[in-house]
Amino acid sequence: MQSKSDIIAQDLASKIKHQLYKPGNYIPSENQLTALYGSSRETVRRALDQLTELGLIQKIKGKGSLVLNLERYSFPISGITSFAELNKDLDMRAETKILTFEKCSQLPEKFLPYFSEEKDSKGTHVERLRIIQDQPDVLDCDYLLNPPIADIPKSAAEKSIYQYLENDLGLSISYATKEITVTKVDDHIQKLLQLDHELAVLVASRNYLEDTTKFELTLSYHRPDKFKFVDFARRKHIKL
Amino acid sequence: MQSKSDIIAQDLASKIKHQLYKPGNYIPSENQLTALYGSSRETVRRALDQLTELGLIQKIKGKGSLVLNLERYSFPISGITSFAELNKDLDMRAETKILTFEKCSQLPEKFLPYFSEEKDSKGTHVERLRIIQDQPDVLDCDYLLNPPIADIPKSAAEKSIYQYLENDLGLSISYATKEITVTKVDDHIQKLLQLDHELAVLVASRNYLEDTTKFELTLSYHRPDKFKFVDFARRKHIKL
DNA sequence: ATTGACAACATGTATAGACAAGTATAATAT
DNA sequence: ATATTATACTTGTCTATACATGTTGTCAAT
Repeated sequence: MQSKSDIIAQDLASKIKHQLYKPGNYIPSENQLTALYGSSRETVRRALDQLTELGLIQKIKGKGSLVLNLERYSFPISGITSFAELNKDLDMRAETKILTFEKCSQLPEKFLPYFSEEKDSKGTHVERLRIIQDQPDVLDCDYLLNPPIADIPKSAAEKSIYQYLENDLGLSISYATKEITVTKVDDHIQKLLQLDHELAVLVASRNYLEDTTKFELTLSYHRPDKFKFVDFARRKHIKL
Repeated sequence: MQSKSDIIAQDLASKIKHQLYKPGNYIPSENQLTALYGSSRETVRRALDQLTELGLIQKIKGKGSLVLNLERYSFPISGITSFAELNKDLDMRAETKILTFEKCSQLPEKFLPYFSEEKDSKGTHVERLRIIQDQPDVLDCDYLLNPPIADIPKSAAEKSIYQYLENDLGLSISYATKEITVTKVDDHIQKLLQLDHELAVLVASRNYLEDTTKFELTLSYHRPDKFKFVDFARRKHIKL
Protein backbone atom coordinates (compact mmCIF):
# COMPACT_ATOMS: atom_id res chain seq x y z
CA MET A 1 0.00 0.00 0.00
CA GLN A 2 1.25 3.44 -0.88
CA SER A 3 1.23 6.05 1.82
CA LYS A 4 -0.04 9.56 1.31
CA SER A 5 3.49 10.96 1.32
CA ASP A 6 4.55 8.35 -1.26
CA ILE A 7 1.76 9.49 -3.55
CA ILE A 8 2.78 13.13 -3.13
CA ALA A 9 6.43 12.26 -3.77
CA GLN A 10 5.46 10.28 -6.85
CA ASP A 11 3.33 13.12 -8.18
CA LEU A 12 6.02 15.75 -7.61
CA ALA A 13 8.68 13.52 -9.19
CA SER A 14 6.52 13.08 -12.25
CA LYS A 15 5.92 16.83 -12.49
CA ILE A 16 9.65 17.43 -12.29
CA LYS A 17 10.28 14.84 -14.96
CA HIS A 18 7.77 16.44 -17.30
CA GLN A 19 9.20 19.89 -16.63
CA LEU A 20 6.14 21.30 -14.94
CA TYR A 21 8.70 22.24 -12.32
CA LYS A 22 11.91 23.16 -14.09
CA PRO A 23 15.53 22.92 -12.96
CA GLY A 24 16.62 26.16 -11.32
CA ASN A 25 13.11 27.03 -10.25
CA TYR A 26 11.46 26.52 -6.90
CA ILE A 27 8.62 24.10 -6.42
CA PRO A 28 5.65 25.47 -4.43
CA SER A 29 6.36 26.07 -0.76
CA GLU A 30 5.51 23.48 1.84
CA ASN A 31 2.47 25.46 2.90
CA GLN A 32 1.24 25.69 -0.66
CA LEU A 33 1.80 21.97 -1.18
CA THR A 34 -0.04 21.33 2.05
CA ALA A 35 -3.04 23.14 0.61
CA LEU A 36 -2.60 21.56 -2.82
CA TYR A 37 -2.63 17.99 -1.59
CA GLY A 38 -4.91 18.53 1.38
CA SER A 39 -2.49 17.06 3.84
CA SER A 40 -0.43 18.20 6.78
CA ARG A 41 2.92 19.91 6.44
CA GLU A 42 4.80 16.99 7.97
CA THR A 43 3.37 14.67 5.36
CA VAL A 44 4.51 17.01 2.60
CA ARG A 45 7.92 17.21 4.20
CA ARG A 46 8.25 13.44 4.21
CA ALA A 47 7.55 13.47 0.49
CA LEU A 48 10.18 16.17 -0.06
CA ASP A 49 12.69 14.12 1.94
CA GLN A 50 12.36 11.37 -0.64
CA LEU A 51 12.97 13.75 -3.53
CA THR A 52 15.97 15.20 -1.69
CA GLU A 53 17.45 11.75 -1.21
CA LEU A 54 16.97 10.99 -4.89
CA GLY A 55 18.73 14.20 -5.86
CA LEU A 56 15.72 15.72 -7.56
CA ILE A 57 15.55 18.79 -5.33
CA GLN A 58 17.71 20.75 -2.92
CA LYS A 59 16.02 22.40 0.03
CA ILE A 60 17.37 25.81 0.99
CA LYS A 61 16.38 27.24 4.33
CA GLY A 62 14.43 30.46 4.11
CA LYS A 63 14.04 30.20 0.35
CA GLY A 64 12.43 27.00 -0.82
CA SER A 65 13.03 23.76 -2.67
CA LEU A 66 15.07 24.12 -5.83
CA VAL A 67 14.74 21.64 -8.69
CA LEU A 68 18.17 20.25 -9.59
CA ASN A 69 19.20 19.56 -13.13
CA LEU A 70 20.65 16.11 -13.23
CA GLU A 71 19.26 14.90 -16.52
CA ARG A 72 22.15 16.61 -18.25
CA TYR A 73 24.54 14.06 -16.91
CA SER A 74 22.25 11.05 -17.41
CA PHE A 75 20.54 9.37 -14.57
CA PRO A 76 21.57 7.58 -11.37
CA ILE A 77 21.92 3.86 -11.88
CA SER A 78 22.93 3.16 -8.35
CA GLY A 79 20.39 1.80 -5.95
CA ILE A 80 18.64 -1.43 -6.61
CA THR A 81 17.22 -1.51 -10.06
CA SER A 82 16.82 -4.59 -12.20
CA PHE A 83 18.08 -4.73 -15.73
CA ALA A 84 14.54 -5.02 -17.02
CA GLU A 85 13.59 -1.82 -15.22
CA LEU A 86 16.62 0.03 -16.58
CA ASN A 87 15.89 -1.28 -20.03
CA LYS A 88 12.40 0.13 -19.87
CA ASP A 89 13.28 3.42 -18.18
CA LEU A 90 16.22 4.23 -20.43
CA ASP A 91 14.62 2.76 -23.52
CA MET A 92 17.72 0.89 -24.55
CA ARG A 93 15.88 -1.95 -26.34
CA ALA A 94 18.15 -4.65 -25.05
CA GLU A 95 17.96 -8.35 -25.74
CA THR A 96 18.46 -11.01 -23.11
CA LYS A 97 19.85 -14.46 -23.86
CA ILE A 98 19.52 -17.10 -21.15
CA LEU A 99 22.68 -19.19 -20.99
CA THR A 100 22.05 -21.18 -17.85
CA PHE A 101 19.01 -22.05 -15.78
CA GLU A 102 19.52 -24.82 -13.25
CA LYS A 103 18.83 -25.81 -9.70
CA CYS A 104 21.87 -26.40 -7.53
CA SER A 105 22.41 -28.16 -4.23
CA GLN A 106 25.34 -25.92 -3.41
CA LEU A 107 26.89 -22.66 -4.56
CA PRO A 108 28.45 -22.94 -8.05
CA GLU A 109 32.21 -22.58 -8.13
CA LYS A 110 32.33 -19.20 -9.81
CA PHE A 111 30.45 -17.57 -6.92
CA LEU A 112 32.63 -19.11 -4.23
CA PRO A 113 35.46 -16.57 -4.09
CA TYR A 114 33.00 -13.75 -3.61
CA PHE A 115 30.28 -15.31 -1.47
CA SER A 116 32.06 -18.03 0.46
CA GLU A 117 29.63 -17.63 3.36
CA GLU A 118 26.92 -19.28 1.20
CA LYS A 119 29.06 -22.26 0.15
CA ASP A 120 26.47 -24.92 1.03
CA SER A 121 23.31 -23.06 0.10
CA LYS A 122 20.80 -24.51 -2.31
CA GLY A 123 19.49 -22.26 -5.02
CA THR A 124 18.79 -21.53 -8.65
CA HIS A 125 21.60 -20.53 -10.95
CA VAL A 126 20.69 -18.16 -13.78
CA GLU A 127 23.11 -16.81 -16.34
CA ARG A 128 21.97 -14.18 -18.76
CA LEU A 129 23.78 -12.28 -21.46
CA ARG A 130 22.56 -8.75 -22.08
CA ILE A 131 22.91 -7.62 -25.66
CA ILE A 132 22.49 -3.99 -26.59
CA GLN A 133 22.37 -3.05 -30.22
CA ASP A 134 23.84 -6.43 -31.25
CA GLN A 135 26.74 -5.89 -28.86
CA PRO A 136 27.18 -8.22 -25.85
CA ASP A 137 27.47 -5.84 -22.97
CA VAL A 138 26.87 -7.51 -19.63
CA LEU A 139 26.99 -11.06 -18.33
CA ASP A 140 24.66 -11.38 -15.35
CA CYS A 141 25.15 -14.37 -13.08
CA ASP A 142 22.43 -14.73 -10.46
CA TYR A 143 22.10 -17.21 -7.66
CA LEU A 144 18.67 -17.20 -6.06
CA LEU A 145 18.98 -18.76 -2.64
CA ASN A 146 16.56 -21.56 -1.91
CA PRO A 147 15.23 -20.51 1.28
CA PRO A 148 13.57 -18.13 0.73
CA ILE A 149 13.01 -18.67 -3.00
CA ALA A 150 11.94 -22.22 -3.68
CA ASP A 151 10.81 -22.48 -7.27
CA ILE A 152 11.06 -20.03 -10.05
CA PRO A 153 9.74 -20.52 -13.57
CA LYS A 154 12.11 -20.07 -16.46
CA SER A 155 9.70 -17.56 -17.94
CA ALA A 156 10.48 -15.20 -15.04
CA ALA A 157 14.14 -15.14 -16.04
CA GLU A 158 13.15 -14.24 -19.57
CA LYS A 159 11.09 -11.30 -18.45
CA SER A 160 12.08 -9.91 -15.07
CA ILE A 161 12.99 -11.86 -11.97
CA TYR A 162 12.37 -8.87 -9.74
CA GLN A 163 8.89 -8.37 -11.10
CA TYR A 164 8.15 -12.04 -10.47
CA LEU A 165 9.46 -11.86 -6.90
CA GLU A 166 7.63 -8.66 -6.00
CA ASN A 167 4.37 -9.02 -7.88
CA ASP A 168 3.81 -12.77 -8.04
CA LEU A 169 5.47 -13.98 -4.86
CA GLY A 170 4.73 -10.81 -2.90
CA LEU A 171 8.29 -10.49 -1.60
CA SER A 172 9.67 -7.10 -0.62
CA ILE A 173 13.13 -6.41 -1.97
CA SER A 174 14.68 -3.99 0.43
CA TYR A 175 18.42 -3.39 0.25
CA ALA A 176 21.72 -4.53 -1.19
CA THR A 177 25.44 -4.25 -0.65
CA LYS A 178 27.46 -3.82 -3.81
CA GLU A 179 31.10 -4.02 -4.62
CA ILE A 180 32.61 -2.81 -7.85
CA THR A 181 36.04 -4.08 -8.87
CA VAL A 182 38.04 -4.82 -11.99
CA THR A 183 39.09 -8.43 -12.53
CA LYS A 184 40.67 -10.75 -15.03
CA VAL A 185 38.16 -13.07 -16.62
CA ASP A 186 38.55 -16.52 -18.17
CA ASP A 187 38.36 -17.34 -21.87
CA HIS A 188 34.73 -18.29 -21.61
CA ILE A 189 33.59 -14.89 -20.39
CA GLN A 190 36.09 -13.13 -22.62
CA LYS A 191 34.48 -14.78 -25.62
CA LEU A 192 30.93 -14.09 -24.50
CA LEU A 193 31.62 -10.40 -24.08
CA GLN A 194 33.80 -10.34 -27.22
CA LEU A 195 36.72 -8.82 -25.35
CA ASP A 196 40.15 -8.43 -26.89
CA HIS A 197 41.77 -8.43 -23.46
CA GLU A 198 41.18 -10.08 -20.13
CA LEU A 199 39.82 -7.25 -17.95
CA ALA A 200 36.17 -6.79 -17.06
CA VAL A 201 34.32 -4.70 -14.52
CA LEU A 202 32.73 -6.88 -11.90
CA VAL A 203 29.76 -5.79 -9.80
CA ALA A 204 29.13 -8.23 -6.97
CA SER A 205 26.06 -7.77 -4.81
CA ARG A 206 24.17 -9.37 -2.00
CA ASN A 207 20.48 -8.62 -2.09
CA TYR A 208 18.15 -8.72 0.89
CA LEU A 209 14.43 -8.75 1.68
CA GLU A 210 12.61 -6.51 4.12
CA ASP A 211 13.05 -9.03 6.96
CA THR A 212 16.84 -9.04 6.31
CA THR A 213 16.76 -12.44 4.60
CA LYS A 214 19.44 -12.68 1.95
CA PHE A 215 17.75 -13.93 -1.20
CA GLU A 216 20.11 -13.33 -4.12
CA LEU A 217 23.76 -13.16 -5.03
CA THR A 218 24.79 -11.47 -8.23
CA LEU A 219 27.94 -11.27 -10.28
CA SER A 220 27.72 -8.88 -13.22
CA TYR A 221 30.57 -8.78 -15.70
CA HIS A 222 30.62 -5.62 -17.78
CA ARG A 223 32.58 -4.71 -20.90
CA PRO A 224 34.98 -2.02 -19.56
CA ASP A 225 34.44 0.25 -22.55
CA LYS A 226 30.66 0.21 -22.07
CA PHE A 227 30.55 0.29 -18.30
CA LYS A 228 29.26 3.41 -16.64
CA PHE A 229 28.06 3.76 -13.08
CA VAL A 230 26.30 6.98 -12.24
CA ASP A 231 25.61 7.92 -8.68
CA PHE A 232 24.12 10.73 -6.67
CA ALA A 233 25.44 11.10 -3.13
CA ARG A 234 24.78 13.40 -0.23
CA ARG A 235 27.36 14.19 2.39
CA LYS A 236 26.54 12.41 5.60
CA HIS A 237 27.63 13.79 8.91
CA ILE A 238 27.55 10.69 11.05
CA LYS A 239 31.02 9.57 11.98
CA LEU A 240 31.61 5.95 12.78
CA MET B 1 24.60 23.23 14.93
CA GLN B 2 23.66 19.64 15.51
CA SER B 3 20.02 18.82 16.02
CA LYS B 4 18.72 16.59 18.77
CA SER B 5 18.00 13.79 16.32
CA ASP B 6 21.52 14.12 14.90
CA ILE B 7 22.98 13.65 18.35
CA ILE B 8 20.82 10.60 18.96
CA ALA B 9 21.78 9.15 15.57
CA GLN B 10 25.44 9.79 16.29
CA ASP B 11 25.20 8.15 19.70
CA LEU B 12 23.40 5.09 18.38
CA ALA B 13 25.86 4.75 15.50
CA SER B 14 28.75 4.83 17.90
CA LYS B 15 27.11 2.22 20.11
CA ILE B 16 26.62 0.00 17.09
CA LYS B 17 30.21 0.47 16.05
CA HIS B 18 31.47 -0.49 19.48
CA GLN B 19 29.21 -3.52 19.59
CA LEU B 20 27.05 -2.30 22.45
CA TYR B 21 24.29 -3.16 20.03
CA LYS B 22 25.35 -6.21 18.06
CA PRO B 23 24.45 -7.35 14.55
CA GLY B 24 21.43 -9.62 14.61
CA ASN B 25 20.08 -8.06 17.80
CA TYR B 26 17.44 -5.43 18.18
CA ILE B 27 18.22 -1.98 19.49
CA PRO B 28 15.84 -0.67 22.18
CA SER B 29 12.34 0.09 20.94
CA GLU B 30 11.36 3.58 19.93
CA ASN B 31 9.50 4.06 23.18
CA GLN B 32 12.51 2.98 25.20
CA LEU B 33 14.78 5.27 23.21
CA THR B 34 12.27 8.06 23.75
CA ALA B 35 12.67 7.58 27.50
CA LEU B 36 16.44 7.07 27.24
CA TYR B 37 17.10 10.31 25.40
CA GLY B 38 14.27 12.30 26.90
CA SER B 39 12.84 13.29 23.55
CA SER B 40 9.71 12.65 21.57
CA ARG B 41 9.16 9.53 19.52
CA GLU B 42 9.25 11.45 16.24
CA THR B 43 12.68 12.78 17.08
CA VAL B 44 13.92 9.27 17.78
CA ARG B 45 12.39 8.10 14.52
CA ARG B 46 14.23 10.79 12.59
CA ALA B 47 17.46 9.51 14.10
CA LEU B 48 16.59 5.93 13.14
CA ASP B 49 15.85 7.09 9.59
CA GLN B 50 19.47 8.20 9.29
CA LEU B 51 20.80 4.87 10.50
CA THR B 52 18.46 3.09 8.10
CA GLU B 53 19.73 5.15 5.19
CA LEU B 54 23.30 4.37 6.16
CA GLY B 55 22.54 0.67 6.26
CA LEU B 56 23.30 0.29 9.94
CA ILE B 57 19.86 -0.97 10.90
CA GLN B 58 16.76 -2.47 9.31
CA LYS B 59 13.39 -1.61 10.78
CA ILE B 60 10.87 -4.41 10.86
CA LYS B 61 7.26 -3.55 11.52
CA GLY B 62 5.90 -5.11 14.67
CA LYS B 63 9.28 -6.36 15.76
CA GLY B 64 11.89 -3.66 16.09
CA SER B 65 15.10 -2.28 14.60
CA LEU B 66 17.66 -4.94 13.77
CA VAL B 67 21.38 -4.14 13.65
CA LEU B 68 22.81 -5.20 10.27
CA ASN B 69 26.23 -6.72 9.93
CA LEU B 70 28.04 -4.88 7.23
CA GLU B 71 31.50 -4.77 8.69
CA ARG B 72 32.11 -8.24 7.36
CA TYR B 73 32.13 -6.92 3.85
CA SER B 74 34.09 -3.76 4.65
CA PHE B 75 32.41 -0.43 4.70
CA PRO B 76 30.53 1.73 2.20
CA ILE B 77 32.81 4.16 0.45
CA SER B 78 30.14 5.76 -1.63
CA GLY B 79 28.79 9.07 -0.51
CA ILE B 80 31.00 12.08 -0.25
CA THR B 81 34.06 11.36 1.77
CA SER B 82 37.43 12.94 1.28
CA PHE B 83 40.57 10.89 0.97
CA ALA B 84 41.87 12.29 4.23
CA GLU B 85 38.72 11.17 6.01
CA LEU B 86 38.95 7.69 4.53
CA ASN B 87 42.60 7.51 5.40
CA LYS B 88 41.80 8.24 9.00
CA ASP B 89 38.69 6.08 9.26
CA LEU B 90 40.21 3.03 7.61
CA ASP B 91 43.63 3.61 9.10
CA MET B 92 45.43 3.00 5.82
CA ARG B 93 48.43 5.22 6.62
CA ALA B 94 48.63 6.69 3.16
CA GLU B 95 51.06 9.24 1.90
CA THR B 96 50.11 12.15 -0.33
CA LYS B 97 52.44 13.72 -2.85
CA ILE B 98 51.41 17.03 -4.37
CA LEU B 99 52.28 17.11 -8.05
CA THR B 100 50.54 20.28 -9.12
CA PHE B 101 49.22 23.35 -7.35
CA GLU B 102 48.40 26.26 -9.62
CA LYS B 103 45.83 28.91 -10.28
CA CYS B 104 44.22 28.80 -13.71
CA SER B 105 42.20 31.27 -15.74
CA GLN B 106 40.36 28.50 -17.50
CA LEU B 107 39.72 24.79 -17.16
CA PRO B 108 42.85 22.70 -17.79
CA GLU B 109 42.71 20.53 -20.87
CA LYS B 110 42.47 17.19 -19.11
CA PHE B 111 39.19 18.17 -17.47
CA LEU B 112 37.59 19.41 -20.66
CA PRO B 113 36.17 16.16 -22.04
CA TYR B 114 34.37 15.48 -18.79
CA PHE B 115 33.33 18.94 -17.62
CA SER B 116 32.97 20.92 -20.82
CA GLU B 117 30.30 23.12 -19.22
CA GLU B 118 33.03 24.75 -17.09
CA LYS B 119 35.37 25.47 -19.99
CA ASP B 120 36.00 29.11 -19.11
CA SER B 121 35.91 28.89 -15.33
CA LYS B 122 38.75 30.18 -13.21
CA GLY B 123 40.00 27.97 -10.44
CA THR B 124 42.79 26.18 -8.64
CA HIS B 125 44.26 23.04 -10.10
CA VAL B 126 45.53 20.47 -7.59
CA GLU B 127 47.06 17.15 -8.52
CA ARG B 128 47.87 14.68 -5.80
CA LEU B 129 49.25 11.18 -5.89
CA ARG B 130 48.03 8.85 -3.14
CA ILE B 131 50.59 6.28 -2.12
CA ILE B 132 49.58 3.35 0.05
CA GLN B 133 52.30 1.11 1.42
CA ASP B 134 54.81 2.50 -1.07
CA GLN B 135 52.47 1.67 -3.93
CA PRO B 136 51.01 4.53 -6.02
CA ASP B 137 47.32 3.84 -5.93
CA VAL B 138 45.26 6.85 -6.92
CA LEU B 139 45.88 10.01 -8.89
CA ASP B 140 43.50 12.73 -7.72
CA CYS B 141 43.01 15.71 -9.99
CA ASP B 142 40.93 18.48 -8.41
CA TYR B 143 39.73 21.72 -9.88
CA LEU B 144 38.38 24.13 -7.27
CA LEU B 145 36.18 26.63 -9.06
CA ASN B 146 36.95 30.26 -8.36
CA PRO B 147 33.71 31.53 -7.50
CA PRO B 148 33.03 30.33 -4.88
CA ILE B 149 36.53 29.38 -3.74
CA ALA B 150 38.90 32.27 -4.18
CA ASP B 151 42.16 31.46 -2.48
CA ILE B 152 43.34 28.29 -0.96
CA PRO B 153 46.66 27.77 0.82
CA LYS B 154 48.89 24.99 -0.35
CA SER B 155 48.95 23.66 3.17
CA ALA B 156 45.26 22.79 2.84
CA ALA B 157 46.07 20.50 -0.06
CA GLU B 158 48.68 18.75 2.01
CA LYS B 159 46.26 18.07 4.83
CA SER B 160 42.64 18.01 3.78
CA ILE B 161 40.90 20.35 1.39
CA TYR B 162 37.49 19.39 2.71
CA GLN B 163 38.45 20.14 6.26
CA TYR B 164 39.74 23.53 5.15
CA LEU B 165 36.54 24.33 3.25
CA GLU B 166 34.18 23.22 5.99
CA ASN B 167 36.03 24.29 9.13
CA ASP B 168 38.05 27.31 8.02
CA LEU B 169 35.86 28.78 5.29
CA GLY B 170 32.60 27.62 6.83
CA LEU B 171 31.28 26.20 3.59
CA SER B 172 28.70 23.42 3.63
CA ILE B 173 29.48 20.59 1.25
CA SER B 174 26.17 19.05 0.37
CA TYR B 175 26.01 16.65 -2.56
CA ALA B 176 27.79 15.25 -5.58
CA THR B 177 27.17 13.42 -8.81
CA LYS B 178 29.67 10.73 -9.61
CA GLU B 179 30.44 8.70 -12.68
CA ILE B 180 32.62 5.62 -12.67
CA THR B 181 34.09 4.42 -15.96
CA VAL B 182 37.14 2.62 -17.27
CA THR B 183 39.39 4.57 -19.63
CA LYS B 184 42.69 4.44 -21.43
CA VAL B 185 45.26 6.74 -19.88
CA ASP B 186 48.31 8.44 -21.36
CA ASP B 187 51.93 7.53 -20.67
CA HIS B 188 52.22 10.17 -17.99
CA ILE B 189 49.48 8.72 -15.80
CA GLN B 190 50.51 5.19 -16.68
CA LYS B 191 53.96 5.90 -15.30
CA LEU B 192 52.70 7.64 -12.18
CA LEU B 193 50.50 4.72 -11.26
CA GLN B 194 53.16 2.24 -12.38
CA LEU B 195 50.74 0.45 -14.68
CA ASP B 196 51.84 -2.24 -17.13
CA HIS B 197 48.85 -1.53 -19.35
CA GLU B 198 46.78 1.46 -20.35
CA LEU B 199 43.50 0.97 -18.46
CA ALA B 200 42.55 2.82 -15.30
CA VAL B 201 39.33 3.28 -13.39
CA LEU B 202 38.14 6.85 -13.57
CA VAL B 203 35.82 8.42 -11.02
CA ALA B 204 34.60 11.80 -12.22
CA SER B 205 32.53 13.90 -9.88
CA ARG B 206 30.89 17.28 -9.62
CA ASN B 207 30.63 18.53 -6.06
CA TYR B 208 28.11 21.07 -4.80
CA LEU B 209 27.49 23.27 -1.79
CA GLU B 210 24.26 23.58 0.18
CA ASP B 211 23.08 26.48 -1.96
CA THR B 212 23.59 24.33 -5.11
CA THR B 213 26.78 26.17 -6.11
CA LYS B 214 29.17 23.86 -7.92
CA PHE B 215 32.54 24.25 -6.22
CA GLU B 216 34.74 21.38 -7.31
CA LEU B 217 35.42 19.02 -10.18
CA THR B 218 37.34 15.85 -9.55
CA LEU B 219 39.00 13.22 -11.73
CA SER B 220 40.35 10.26 -9.80
CA TYR B 221 42.42 7.70 -11.64
CA HIS B 222 42.66 4.38 -9.82
CA ARG B 223 44.87 1.37 -10.37
CA PRO B 224 42.37 -1.26 -11.59
CA ASP B 225 43.83 -4.01 -9.41
CA LYS B 226 43.46 -1.90 -6.30
CA PHE B 227 40.18 -0.24 -7.06
CA LYS B 228 37.19 -1.21 -4.95
CA PHE B 229 33.94 0.68 -4.63
CA VAL B 230 31.61 -0.49 -1.88
CA ASP B 231 28.06 0.70 -1.76
CA PHE B 232 24.93 0.21 0.29
CA ALA B 233 21.68 0.82 -1.54
CA ARG B 234 18.01 0.70 -0.67
CA ARG B 235 15.32 -0.05 -3.18
CA LYS B 236 13.42 3.09 -4.05
CA HIS B 237 9.87 2.97 -5.21
CA ILE B 238 9.56 6.25 -7.02
CA LYS B 239 9.27 5.79 -10.74
CA LEU B 240 10.35 8.55 -13.01
C1' DA C 1 -2.61 -30.81 22.15
C1' DT C 2 -4.72 -27.51 19.03
C1' DT C 3 -7.12 -23.58 18.05
C1' DG C 4 -8.76 -18.96 18.72
C1' DA C 5 -9.36 -14.59 21.03
C1' DC C 6 -7.18 -11.18 23.31
C1' DA C 7 -3.77 -8.07 25.16
C1' DA C 8 0.64 -5.93 25.04
C1' DC C 9 4.06 -4.86 22.52
C1' DA C 10 6.41 -3.24 18.08
C1' DT C 11 6.67 0.12 13.94
C1' DG C 12 3.94 3.05 10.17
C1' DT C 13 1.34 6.99 9.08
C1' DA C 14 -0.95 11.30 9.62
C1' DT C 15 -2.30 15.47 12.08
C1' DA C 16 -1.92 20.00 14.55
C1' DG C 17 0.69 23.17 16.84
C1' DA C 18 4.65 25.80 18.38
C1' DC C 19 8.93 28.08 17.99
C1' DA C 20 13.64 28.85 15.78
C1' DA C 21 16.20 30.64 12.11
C1' DG C 22 17.27 32.16 7.32
C1' DT C 23 15.61 35.29 3.36
C1' DA C 24 13.43 38.94 1.01
C1' DT C 25 10.54 42.88 0.74
C1' DA C 26 8.58 47.02 2.19
C1' DA C 27 8.13 50.68 5.31
C1' DT C 28 10.63 53.83 8.17
C1' DA C 29 14.09 56.79 10.18
C1' DT C 30 18.26 59.03 9.39
C1' DA D 1 19.84 58.15 -1.10
C1' DT D 2 21.14 55.10 2.70
C1' DA D 3 20.74 52.39 6.46
C1' DT D 4 17.61 50.30 9.78
C1' DT D 5 13.58 48.00 11.20
C1' DA D 6 9.53 45.53 10.82
C1' DT D 7 7.07 41.92 8.52
C1' DA D 8 5.89 38.16 6.07
C1' DC D 9 7.43 34.72 3.96
C1' DT D 10 10.49 30.37 3.71
C1' DT D 11 12.48 25.77 5.80
C1' DG D 12 14.28 23.34 10.33
C1' DT D 13 13.22 21.19 14.58
C1' DC D 14 10.53 19.34 18.26
C1' DT D 15 6.46 17.97 20.71
C1' DA D 16 2.02 15.53 21.70
C1' DT D 17 -1.55 12.75 20.08
C1' DA D 18 -4.16 9.45 17.57
C1' DC D 19 -4.98 5.50 15.03
C1' DA D 20 -3.50 1.67 11.80
C1' DT D 21 -1.13 -2.53 11.33
C1' DG D 22 2.18 -6.27 12.15
C1' DT D 23 4.17 -9.66 15.94
C1' DT D 24 4.22 -12.33 19.91
C1' DG D 25 2.84 -14.52 23.98
C1' DT D 26 -1.02 -15.71 27.19
C1' DC D 27 -5.05 -17.62 28.43
C1' DA D 28 -9.23 -19.86 27.60
C1' DA D 29 -12.22 -22.88 24.94
C1' DT D 30 -12.43 -26.79 22.28
